[in-house]
Amino acid sequence: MEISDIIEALPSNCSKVQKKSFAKGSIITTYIEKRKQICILVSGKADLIRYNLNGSQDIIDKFIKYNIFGETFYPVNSNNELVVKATEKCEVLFFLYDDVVNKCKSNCKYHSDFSLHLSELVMENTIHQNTRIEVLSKRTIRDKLLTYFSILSNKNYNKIITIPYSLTTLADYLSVDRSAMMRELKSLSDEGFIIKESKNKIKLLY
Amino acid sequence: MEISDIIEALPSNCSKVQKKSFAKGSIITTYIEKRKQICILVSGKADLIRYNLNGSQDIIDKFIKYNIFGETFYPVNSNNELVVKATEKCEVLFFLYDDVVNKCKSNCKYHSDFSLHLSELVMENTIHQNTRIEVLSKRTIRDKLLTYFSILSNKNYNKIITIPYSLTTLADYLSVDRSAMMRELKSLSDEGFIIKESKNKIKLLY
DNA sequence: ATTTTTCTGTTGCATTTGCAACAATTTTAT
DNA sequence: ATAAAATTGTTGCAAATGCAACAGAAAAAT
Repeated sequence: MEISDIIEALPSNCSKVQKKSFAKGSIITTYIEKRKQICILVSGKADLIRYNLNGSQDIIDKFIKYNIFGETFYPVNSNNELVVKATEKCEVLFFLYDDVVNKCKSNCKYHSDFSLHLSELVMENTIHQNTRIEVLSKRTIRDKLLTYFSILSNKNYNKIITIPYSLTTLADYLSVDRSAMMRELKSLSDEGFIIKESKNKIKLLY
Repeated sequence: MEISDIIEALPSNCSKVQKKSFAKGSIITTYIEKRKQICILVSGKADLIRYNLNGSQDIIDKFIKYNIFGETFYPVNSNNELVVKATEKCEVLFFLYDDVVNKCKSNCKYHSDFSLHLSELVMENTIHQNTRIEVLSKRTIRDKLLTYFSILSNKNYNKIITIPYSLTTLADYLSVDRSAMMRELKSLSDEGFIIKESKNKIKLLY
């Protein structure tokens, strides 16, 4: 049984799990300390946004199909509010960690498959996070770019990579100033490390 | 049943899980693509080290009691070798993801408890990673320090925090130059944001 | 008890980065 | 079809950062 089958099999199978739809721009959930909510994006795209006390906001994560999110995965932090916002039309599964892992155990047929696949989703999420950490832990913009490009290239066994974001969003993902990143991208091109094939297609020469 | 109970209950309960001991300085495991090994540190401390092709090495993660690691959680990356090295005497549980999640299901009593708690460990690991991402995604050393300190402070409900590393290691964790970090620590102190109570005890005034 | 190693603290200097600002292009909405 | 919004591309300049190097303190090993 595939993850997609489990997820597409509607929560009608399990009373503890709810499915809801969201229009673009609407708030999917707010992270509330200790509630231990878990959400799975069934379709669409969403951003995890941090609203700081001074009014500024950062996009700290981006979610796509079958990504998992919720306060269960986040450190305690009363200094700022974490909110997930639909960047396009979304469908989302909601449940509480404790309901799925402890209680529903015997009653619900759907359940045991579900919790198995839950750990699979969480592990995939972990890989995604480790990728980000690997990139962010590089000290220069150049190294961040090269590391990110290498990971994309290795994943697809292809020296020509397609950046899945806009360059503006990529700068956010790498946590660097966009103009500084553009400058570095130009240097990499000038020095013969990469060739820009189109707006977000790049050929690696290293 | 607590995680610690499950882990301390030796793998004698489950033929798929092995427990081994390691002396300080020895190699616990090397990340091998597609094997999907999972390791749990039962006691001791260990570092995840990346050996780059040019010969340099980075400490990219630090593991303590009940931390979970292994290639299962890492992105494909043929450009460098990932190795886990004991920084002190260690005991480690080893198993393969597929053995635990798919196969051993019916035969082994120990197993169902174990896989439940596995997801708990993975989730704790996720929180740990998100903490690191939150810190690394800050653009200045000052913001990295303040964010890291806030998270420590919130976790312990205390304005006086104890950095669990040496300052050298903290600089690694934050992925910044150590001397630049020291300089910033001094500025924070001079400007009245923090008071250094002792070598790694800091009182937050913000 | 003494040596060796690791860690802390500091500084000058070159380089990198972020910031601000703007025009040109592309995409999206009406 | 046109207006509005978002993205790309670029630059000067100030500020932050990394690098190198060194001395003193503390911790670990012998």
